[in-house]
Amino acid sequence: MNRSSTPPAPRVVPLTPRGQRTRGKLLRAAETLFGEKGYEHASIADITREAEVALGTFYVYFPDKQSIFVEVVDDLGARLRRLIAEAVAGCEDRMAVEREGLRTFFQFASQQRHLYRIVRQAEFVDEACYRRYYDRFARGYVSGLKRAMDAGEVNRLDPEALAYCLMGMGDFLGMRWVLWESDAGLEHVLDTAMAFIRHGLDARPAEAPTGNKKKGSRTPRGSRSKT
Amino acid sequence: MNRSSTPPAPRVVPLTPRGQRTRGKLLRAAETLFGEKGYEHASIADITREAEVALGTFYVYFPDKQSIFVEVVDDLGARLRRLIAEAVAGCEDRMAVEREGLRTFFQFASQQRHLYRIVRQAEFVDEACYRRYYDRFARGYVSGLKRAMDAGEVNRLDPEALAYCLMGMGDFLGMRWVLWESDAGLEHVLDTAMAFIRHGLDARPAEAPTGNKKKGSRTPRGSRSKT
Amino acid sequence: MNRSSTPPAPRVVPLTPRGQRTRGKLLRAAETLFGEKGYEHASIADITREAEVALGTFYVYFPDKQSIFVEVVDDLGARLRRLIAEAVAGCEDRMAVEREGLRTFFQFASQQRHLYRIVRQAEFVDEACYRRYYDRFARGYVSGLKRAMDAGEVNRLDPEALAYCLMGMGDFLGMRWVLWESDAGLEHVLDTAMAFIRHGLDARPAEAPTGNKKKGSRTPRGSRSKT
Amino acid sequence: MNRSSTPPAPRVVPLTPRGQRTRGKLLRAAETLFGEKGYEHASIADITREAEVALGTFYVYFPDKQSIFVEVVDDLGARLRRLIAEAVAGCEDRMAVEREGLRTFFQFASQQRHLYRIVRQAEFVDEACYRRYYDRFARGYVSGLKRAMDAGEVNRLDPEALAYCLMGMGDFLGMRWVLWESDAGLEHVLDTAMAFIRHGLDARPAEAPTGNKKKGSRTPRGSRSKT
DNA sequence: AATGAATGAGACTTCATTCAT
DNA sequence: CATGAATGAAGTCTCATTCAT
Repeated sequence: MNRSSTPPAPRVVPLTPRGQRTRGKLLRAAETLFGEKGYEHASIADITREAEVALGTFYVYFPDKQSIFVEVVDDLGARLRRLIAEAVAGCEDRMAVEREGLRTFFQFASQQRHLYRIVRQAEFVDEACYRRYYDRFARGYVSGLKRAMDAGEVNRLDPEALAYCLMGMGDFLGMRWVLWESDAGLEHVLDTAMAFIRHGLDARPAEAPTGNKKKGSRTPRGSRSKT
Repeated sequence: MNRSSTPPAPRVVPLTPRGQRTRGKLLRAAETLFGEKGYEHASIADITREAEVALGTFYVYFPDKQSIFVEVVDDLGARLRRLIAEAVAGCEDRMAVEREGLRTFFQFASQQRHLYRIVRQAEFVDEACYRRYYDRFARGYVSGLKRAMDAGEVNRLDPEALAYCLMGMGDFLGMRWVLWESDAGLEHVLDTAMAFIRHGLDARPAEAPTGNKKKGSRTPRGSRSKT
Repeated sequence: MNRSSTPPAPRVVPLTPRGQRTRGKLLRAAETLFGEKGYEHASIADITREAEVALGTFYVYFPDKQSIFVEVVDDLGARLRRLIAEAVAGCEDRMAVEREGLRTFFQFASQQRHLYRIVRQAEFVDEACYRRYYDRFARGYVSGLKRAMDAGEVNRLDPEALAYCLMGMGDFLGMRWVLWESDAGLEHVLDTAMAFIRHGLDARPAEAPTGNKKKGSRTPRGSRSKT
Repeated sequence: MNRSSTPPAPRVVPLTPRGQRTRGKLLRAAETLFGEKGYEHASIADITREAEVALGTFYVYFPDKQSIFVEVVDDLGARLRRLIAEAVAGCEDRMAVEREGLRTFFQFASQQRHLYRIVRQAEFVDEACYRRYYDRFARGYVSGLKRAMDAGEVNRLDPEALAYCLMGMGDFLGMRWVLWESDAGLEHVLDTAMAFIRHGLDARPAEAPTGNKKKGSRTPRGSRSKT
């Protein structure tokens, strides 16, 4: 189980337009079914039935079940990243980027409610594909954060760690308020998240419990170097 | 065909000490195997082999595979929560609680490397159990955060949203630096996380790009009310 | 499957009254469960659960599942035969015996709705027991019919063949109007059956279609139109 | 766990001639094995072995064991009804129909010695199928009897009740003299049955116990003595 | 390019029976 | 007498994959 390898996949690129169409139908059907029933419980027969092609046709386009799954996950990630990139294109500062990114992610998850089920399954089907999914998002965060740090716009901290912090937040908030609670109170949660991203818990240093709550006393900006 | 009356109803609590021991062996074996191979690929036969009992013995104690899985997940969550509770018992302020909590979680995940695989599978095996797992952690966060807010120790924001932010961060950092990278650079990541939790990205308001980086200008403490 | 032997069964006769009670509970539970779920689907565990004794206790009183089943069937037959014998004891002629016998059988089948299920299963569990069940009834019919024939009360025909005719009729009528239709219209069916038993279809000989009804003496055609 | 959509839906009607052949082989094998070992003891593996196909092939054509059983029973009933219909086609009167029908049934039961085992099992496998089996025969009886009654050929009684009387007789006689005793004395039994059908027990009314047992009154006793 | 019949390993689950206590 | 834990063979059903057409 769980072959962690993923060699670039000798994708059978069909030549005829008819083949292209069939292949596309299979991919769409697979996405639907992996989302509905999970990888293990979605059978090839389910997929071909949904795609309205014969069982054997599957193996004309994909060498095995794992391959189509990996392609579905990769596609899903690519689509989401493209959407986010477009959404944040016009943002003026990092906070706006964060907010738009989050909002776009929530929207996507809300429309493609199977997103979570599919991505999470990847961990058990093809670990490389799973890591790749998050790595690619992280890369986007890292470059964006670095730019913002260089611009003195945000605190200078390890950008990759921050990337995983931000992804984790988004992931869990989406799980809780999009997937589980179907968007109720989502805007308020977004505000909370933005406040948190902007200032964290804004806690006073524990080592100075003298009560002097004056803002001035707060950790001086410069101290954050370290990274 | 005619199935009207009582379901088999396996012994949930064994009556004899011998039974208790066997049941425990099965639970431990199941945890190991669900962690190693995942729910779908760990067979009952695998579990009984690992537990060194006969195949049929499984069904003396559990009605089916799902049941033992749910019990494993609930146990795992309970153990982790107890560990964390003990670890943060002596902490003086919220930041210390966060740091100790995170550290304890990373430690646990590092020792029980199957933690992630098991909990993530829960989503596909028994969704209620999966939600329960996070809900219980969230509840702990919420009560702790409320207390800290009341003490004026941290920013007042929606505590449940914060709970999911903090859990998501911990979860993703652990996945990246404990699970994937085996603890390398973990301390540094912990520091970053703590800095983020304390001050977020510490971003200047976008609407005041005047460049005056003096601390004083930062969002005044009181403003955070909102929630 | 279906061992057709049935050596007199070395019935374990328990000595203590307590044992008697336990054995009786098991027999009653077995009858209930064989009736409800059928022989194959009623497990020993079901039976002991119903009897409120431990699983192992079963094997104190019965060597195996088949044995208790055979005893249940034999008991059931004996009870029914005793009831019928009592019911027809006061009957003055054979027709009255037939009517009372049928009525008693229908009553019993209506109260012990599992009767059919149990007896029919016997064919597949222990054929000897199955045949014995009908043979014993047949013996009663045969001796009664012979007596009636000797008394010139009924037509002289092969009594064993008649016995199976009469049993078959009773069995099928009971199946149709007691088991399937729960006693609705049962009295009317009983009347029809009695008319059939008394005169059959009352058909004219085919070989004399000349219309000359000289036997005319016989029960006039129109007279019994009840239906 | 997540089982929401389409059930597998096996090919009920195979699309290719090859499939037709395989399906037929399975049906024939199933009939043989259900007859030999009974429903519960005939395994799918037994059936596919007999049919000389792989185990999995079974599930290409039937969703489960019960389905093929029901089809076997329905087929068996249809074949028998067709045979009887053909056999009685040329009969001139109702008595001839009864005799030919019985004879044909005995012949069929003698050749297909598994008939009883299969039909009786149906009660436990699929009750609807069991009832259907007898209902369809009953329907034939009913329409035939009605016609004969209208023609003044036989006594007018409730035809459905008569149908079950006649079926029960045939069934039990066949069980006793075809199944258990393998046709010995069958002709004689047929004669007895016909005499019974024609005149029943030919009993004098009980309400006329005047003691005058002289034949003189009703149908002359001696006339039909054959036994 | 497309089809669908065929395969068989392997999964989960049941249950009559044994046995130590 | 009574208990209940333990056993393992056997059964039903699933499904990824192959292959002849």
